[in-house]
Amino acid sequence: MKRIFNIFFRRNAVRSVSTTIEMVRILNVAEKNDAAKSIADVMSRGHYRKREGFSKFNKIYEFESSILDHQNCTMTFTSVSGHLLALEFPIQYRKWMSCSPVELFNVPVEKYCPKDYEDIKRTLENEIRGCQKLVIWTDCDREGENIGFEVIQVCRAVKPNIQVYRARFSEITPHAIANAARNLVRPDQLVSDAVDVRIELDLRIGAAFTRFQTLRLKKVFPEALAEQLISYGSCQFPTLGFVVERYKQVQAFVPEPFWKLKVTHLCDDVKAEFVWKRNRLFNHLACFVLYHHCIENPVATVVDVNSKSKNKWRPVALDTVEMEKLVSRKLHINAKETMRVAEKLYTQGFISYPRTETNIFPKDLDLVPLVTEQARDPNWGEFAQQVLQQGPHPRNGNKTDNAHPPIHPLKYTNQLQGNEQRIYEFIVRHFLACCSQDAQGHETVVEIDVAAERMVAGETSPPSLLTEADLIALMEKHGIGTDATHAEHIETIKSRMYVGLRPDGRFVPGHLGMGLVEGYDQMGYEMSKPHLRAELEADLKAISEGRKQKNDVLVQQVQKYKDVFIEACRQALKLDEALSQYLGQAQTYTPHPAPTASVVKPCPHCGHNLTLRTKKNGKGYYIGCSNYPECRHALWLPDFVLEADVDSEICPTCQPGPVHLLRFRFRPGSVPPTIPNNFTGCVGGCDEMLSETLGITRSLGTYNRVAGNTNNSVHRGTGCGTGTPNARSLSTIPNPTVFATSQTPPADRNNQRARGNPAGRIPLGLMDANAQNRERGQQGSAARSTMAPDSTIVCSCGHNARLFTVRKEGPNTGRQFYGCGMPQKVCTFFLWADEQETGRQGHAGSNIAQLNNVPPTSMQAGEEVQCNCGLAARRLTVQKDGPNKGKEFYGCSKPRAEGCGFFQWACNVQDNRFTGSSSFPGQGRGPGTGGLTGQKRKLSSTSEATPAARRPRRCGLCGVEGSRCRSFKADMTMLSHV
DNA sequence: GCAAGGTC
Repeated sequence: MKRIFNIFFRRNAVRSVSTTIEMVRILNVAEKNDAAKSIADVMSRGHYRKREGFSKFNKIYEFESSILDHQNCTMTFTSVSGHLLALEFPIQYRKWMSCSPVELFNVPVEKYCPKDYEDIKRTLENEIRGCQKLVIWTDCDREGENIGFEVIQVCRAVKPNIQVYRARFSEITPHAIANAARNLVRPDQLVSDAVDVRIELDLRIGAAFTRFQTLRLKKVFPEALAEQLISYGSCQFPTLGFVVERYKQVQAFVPEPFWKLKVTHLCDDVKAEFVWKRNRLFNHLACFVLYHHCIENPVATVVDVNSKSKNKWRPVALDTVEMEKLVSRKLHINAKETMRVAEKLYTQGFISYPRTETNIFPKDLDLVPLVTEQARDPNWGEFAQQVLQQGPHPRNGNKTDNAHPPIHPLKYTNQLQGNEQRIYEFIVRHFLACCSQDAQGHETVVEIDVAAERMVAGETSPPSLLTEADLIALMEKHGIGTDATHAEHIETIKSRMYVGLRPDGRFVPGHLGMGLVEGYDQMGYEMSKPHLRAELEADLKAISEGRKQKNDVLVQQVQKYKDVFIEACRQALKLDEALSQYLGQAQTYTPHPAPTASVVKPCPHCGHNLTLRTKKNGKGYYIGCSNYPECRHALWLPDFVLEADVDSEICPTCQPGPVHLLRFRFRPGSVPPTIPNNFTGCVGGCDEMLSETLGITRSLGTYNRVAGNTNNSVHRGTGCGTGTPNARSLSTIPNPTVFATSQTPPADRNNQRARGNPAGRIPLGLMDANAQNRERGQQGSAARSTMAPDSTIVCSCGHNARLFTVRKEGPNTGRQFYGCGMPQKVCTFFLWADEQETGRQGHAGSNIAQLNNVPPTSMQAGEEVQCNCGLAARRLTVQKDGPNKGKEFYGCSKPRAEGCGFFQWACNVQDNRFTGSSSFPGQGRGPGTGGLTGQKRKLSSTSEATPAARRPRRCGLCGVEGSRCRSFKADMTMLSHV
């Protein structure tokens, strides 16, 4: 007993003493083992102790140091390997047939530690137990911040109150590390939030579309795609889009002949070729006249000689993207292989870290020993000596990732083989050139007056198909992927058979890639365009800067893509049709019922479903008909609705049902005090307070927004009972479409214009059919303003209209009309004042035609022809001599420079009035005129496809049907048979 | 079996 007591006492004594001298222990976690080791090495001046953790790749480095307020503390340095946690669906949703893909937009997701990283997690959990503080040393970028929070999450699960700090450093040098240690900050939650949003969206969108595409198309094209994974990703699809777009540009290019004068002069075996100041002429006769003028006066007079030295700049320090591009161009090694080799060279210690966005050498990086290392090489050693003599003067760029230096050689070797040797040599030569001086040259420009030798003909040539270097440059320009992932995305679209590589190293789209892009284009969704990703990136930046809330962006983006997904399912036949032009006959496929996730209630106009959707710009909501574009019924919710979702509960009052309740989150202060900011209510009309707040009146079985509550083009009904709950039934309305509204918000249309055409007008034929419909619908809705019952005229944008008088000389001089009441004329509303008295509906199109002194058409209301602007077309008569002189036709009512170029023979109106077809002669917009327009139309319509186009194509070399020939399939016939 | 982003 005594012995036991003594032992206990001694232990307590030891413990008591140790508490007085025990040093504070701090856990430091870097993003990778290499960084942990380097930082520990710098901070300990090489005196660190190394021990094993649970992960064999992530060691533990310990040393004593002073940091924070501790003069002497034990620093425990370890690392993760990139992201420690991953996001996934719960196990019950991971099997592809476990749920409808649309559910993946809403099912919960969970973070978990993948099996490969459990050892790292155990190390953290074990080490944090003995530490009092945690310092995050992950890379100082967005992903690094998020990885830091993953470390924090794991450590706090063990030690909830652990104090956490963040070290910010731009490079692993004594100065930078000491500075970071002296100026520890708190981790940035906002930056990490932005990454959480990216991760979740990538998962939901990628998984939903990939399952949808793959499951559908393998059934529709069982021979060609049975085993094919048809993935969708926010980076891989834009990458595919670049290839397709360039291919189409090449296909659509029409060469144009030109002529130029070529003058050469041979002197002492040196041939000088002179450049014509006119460069080239597209008019043969004009060029020929000049040519004759020259040969009649064949003596050249030297009028000026200008001689000067000229420099060629040495290359900029090498970053990852530049290395990928240059190696692809110079050595014909693709980016994926380049990075694989570079990583190997890095781990062997031959080169610096190859994944870097930095092209500026740090000032405290001593380049002399690095150049000296290379002086012993028999090929470039002499050049290295010259660099040393002149002193290394690197040419720096202007980018830094605040983490790694430019790629450069660390030590000399002549033992490498194959691509390792070639890429190592490239990095060395680039580094030496970067550190050398600019190339010196001399240029003499001789200007001569006139002399001619011969006239050369040529023709304009199309742009080249994209090389891998071009593709990487485009991805970089548009923010698709990161420097670390460009090569992977390119590899993905190759492995998915979306694109192929020609023997000359240029990319061509494959049939699958082409069909997918065209199919989505024809639905009206630009899934393969880079701006979707760019918009997300802008939102992520806003989150990280505190301008947007994480949850707001997440909800809006998920809803936006979910809406697109639902529409894509509904219009999936367009995908089948687009692909059938390349893959042969589509099999009939009956999918599961189309997703109905966001259904609010039946549409009072057409009986289809009204669904809750996010506006295309991602800001705000509307309730639109699933039968769009046939039915354009829509209700736009005000901007102060920050979130909206469909509840499963059904309103017991509103009919026809079922009418689902909606869950709202309102902007604080924007709704009456009786309505909470988070509120679940019915928009079917039974809740008068909510209806009034949202600007909804129940009229004629449909919804209309009360004027003044919105900037969108939705208006009160006609004088026959707006706002009265028991108004006439729909069947009594003479022209029901007068209430229909476009589903494309004006802001989105403007964006579309700004993106597509600086002039603000989308060229007909280059825009897909759905987009044209939207364009017309939007314009059309603007034209369909009606009078309020109290005789106050409400214009298209919802404001009170203003009375004007026609000043222009003409038949309407002095006549009064209503126009937009806003000073800046935000809408195109127009209504003659004298027509208002008769109760006739205002119609901007027909009245604008009158404003332009165009005689009113003799057609009855509702029978007018609309042009592609959505306005009433002008009825005109051919004046030009010819077989059609005197024949009547319809054209755009706007001045020609501003108009849409619409053309329709009057005698064909009955057949074509609603097709929106346009074939204005001489404008190259009609079918068969060649170029992109003609081709796109041919591709977009199976009804126009010739039998030959529908037949399965055969491999040109082996004769086997395309879908059965592996080479044919791989190369999609646009490649050579290999 | 899906994404994209880290990393080994």
